Amino acid sequence: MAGEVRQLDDRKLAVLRAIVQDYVGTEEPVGSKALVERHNLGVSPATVRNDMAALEEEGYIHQPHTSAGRIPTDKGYRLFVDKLAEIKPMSSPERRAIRHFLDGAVDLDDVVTRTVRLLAQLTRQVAVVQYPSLTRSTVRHIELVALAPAKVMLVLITNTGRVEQRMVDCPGTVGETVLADLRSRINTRAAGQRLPDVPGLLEELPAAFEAADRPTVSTVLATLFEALAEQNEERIMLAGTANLTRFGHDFPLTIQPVLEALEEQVVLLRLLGETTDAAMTVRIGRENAYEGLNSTSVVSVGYGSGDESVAKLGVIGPTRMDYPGTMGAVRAVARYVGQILAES
Amino acid sequence: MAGEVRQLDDRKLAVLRAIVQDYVGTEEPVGSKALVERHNLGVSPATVRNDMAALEEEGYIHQPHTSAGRIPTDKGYRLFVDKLAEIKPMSSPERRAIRHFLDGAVDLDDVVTRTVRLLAQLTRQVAVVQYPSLTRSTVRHIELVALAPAKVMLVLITNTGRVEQRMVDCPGTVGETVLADLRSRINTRAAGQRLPDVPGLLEELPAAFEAADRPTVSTVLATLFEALAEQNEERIMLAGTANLTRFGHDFPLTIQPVLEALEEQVVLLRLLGETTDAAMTVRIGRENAYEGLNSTSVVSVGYGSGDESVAKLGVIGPTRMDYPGTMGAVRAVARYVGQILAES
DNA sequence: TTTGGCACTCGTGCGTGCAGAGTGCCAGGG
DNA sequence: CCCTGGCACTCTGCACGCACGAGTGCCAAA
Repeated sequence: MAGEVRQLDDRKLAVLRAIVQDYVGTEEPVGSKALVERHNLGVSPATVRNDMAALEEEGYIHQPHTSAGRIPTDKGYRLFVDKLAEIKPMSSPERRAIRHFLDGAVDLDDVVTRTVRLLAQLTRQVAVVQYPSLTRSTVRHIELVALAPAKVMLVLITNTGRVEQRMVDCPGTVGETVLADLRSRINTRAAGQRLPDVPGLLEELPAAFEAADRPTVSTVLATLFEALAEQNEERIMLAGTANLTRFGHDFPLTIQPVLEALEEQVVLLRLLGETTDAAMTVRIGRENAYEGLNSTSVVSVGYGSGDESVAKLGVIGPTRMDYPGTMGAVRAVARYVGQILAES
Repeated sequence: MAGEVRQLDDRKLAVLRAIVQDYVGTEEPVGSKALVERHNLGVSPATVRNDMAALEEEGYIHQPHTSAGRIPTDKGYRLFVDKLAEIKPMSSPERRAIRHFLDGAVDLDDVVTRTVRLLAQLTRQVAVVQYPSLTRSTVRHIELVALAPAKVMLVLITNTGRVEQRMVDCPGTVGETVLADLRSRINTRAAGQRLPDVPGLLEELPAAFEAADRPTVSTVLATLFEALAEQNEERIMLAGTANLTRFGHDFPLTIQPVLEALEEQVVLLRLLGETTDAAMTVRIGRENAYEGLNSTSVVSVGYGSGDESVAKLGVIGPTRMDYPGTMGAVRAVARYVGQILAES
């Protein structure tokens, strides 16, 4: 009857869970006998073997050679993460440590640096933190400064504390009054607005000026729009690469492509980009688009000041990682960073 | 007679040079026979053996085990670099490639990023580039912006294109006229001056204001001085860590401490700090203060816009590196970066 | 001072053999 | 129908021994 089938399935899942846990701990293929000894499943090794055969049939585990223990496959880890594991909450000393470590930060750079280090240390893996991205943040202030008769400096400050600066070469001399007028008009319209919305709001601004000044106004605005749009500037901070050395003993092969991937900001950005905004995302092994990261997993999540995510952070480690613990650390750090950003 | 002694010494040096060159090429201990075959020293292996024994006696080379070939010691490399090697100039296609690669840069960040990548690629090692440091650069402009009645934003722009930004909480409401006055006074005095000199020039500024405004002025100045002094902000950019995997097969042991060192900006800064300004510096093996870098060498040199060095850059690689080539690449890149900075 | 010869030392690679771990399958019991 | 104990089989890892080659140091002769 149905109850029996479920009973069976439940045990298989328990076996899979046990395999994942043991393998993550020991880094060695795990056999039936060791399994029943370490976890008290109430059955004999032989029974476990049958279950293992079934699990292997379904592609959740795999044995490196005949008559070695089993290793979880990407699919096995996936099932584990989706159904069998719960995010492990941080202990309260850990939470206190996180808070303490992040509280000393003085500016945005410092927040990001501290965060990425903390995350690397907590998870003992490679940590990645994206700077709060321009597109989701809002304008706090835009400043125009005349540096020379036809040279204006434009400074854009966002609510996340980020500062972008551009030089503008104007077509002609710029009067201080025009500049002041432009500055105040820009700020009344743009302040508090999301960056991508700003160009639309300023579109008709040149019309408010005398014909002689319009080229200048347009030039300044063009530069501003460029700065607003510049996705390039999505910076990323990295830490904990030394933790890669703990991975395996089959080293250079594993570590080299990973290091190469980590040097490519583009790859990292795309990696984090795949994170669905609010929820934690786990990409396991070959689920990662980038080839060099085929034997690693990426755990990432959005963070932000307030309830909205302005950027992402995460951890990159071997597929055989402690998923519950890593996810717990990532979630906790993301939350605290969000709080810090909201406070400042 | 003296001539004979010199003759002998010359040959020993030639042997040392040959050993270094071969070992750098093959990464394997080099024996007497292979040596006479590959370089045409006009003598027999036995003679070379005698010379090798003498070189070993003096501590320039060393054998891993009895009856293996010899490998150079740190002292041997040192002699090689000081007396036996000449910096290898870049070929003209290489020079063109460097120029082409760097010419596309749009701002300071971009220059540094491109430089570090280029250097890593040219030398196939780990490259390090320090941002032009604040202390040596001059003030281009200082801007003050009122964000709220008692909140002022201070922006410091240097001649190297760097932007520092600080929030200032003032003791009381700040009038726009006072702010404008302060702004213009600061700029007339500070513009074009070297950062460390600025505090001295602004010292007596509060006296020029009415008593009521002096606290505000002092607060703003204090923050400005802090920003000027903040050596912390000496940033460093890194690239080419993946090249570490080429080092040896004795891996994790070598690579781990190096990766750890590379994550510590402080260590890197001190490393570059040891560079004597103009001349190229080579630190070999244990000459490096930091323990984790005991089996690496650091080649570094200052670079700058104009004839003065504003920051440093360099390469970190195994002691068994191609010194002439590496030094050539480092020198060439430093020169071109200097030119780029001077142009912009 | 250089050279050729010779004995010696060691590290490396390879084949063998053995122990251990783990599996798959099968027949019996609940 | 599912679980269990037993059994034969396979494969890895490791230790051992051996021969080989590379390289040395020393010595006597040119």
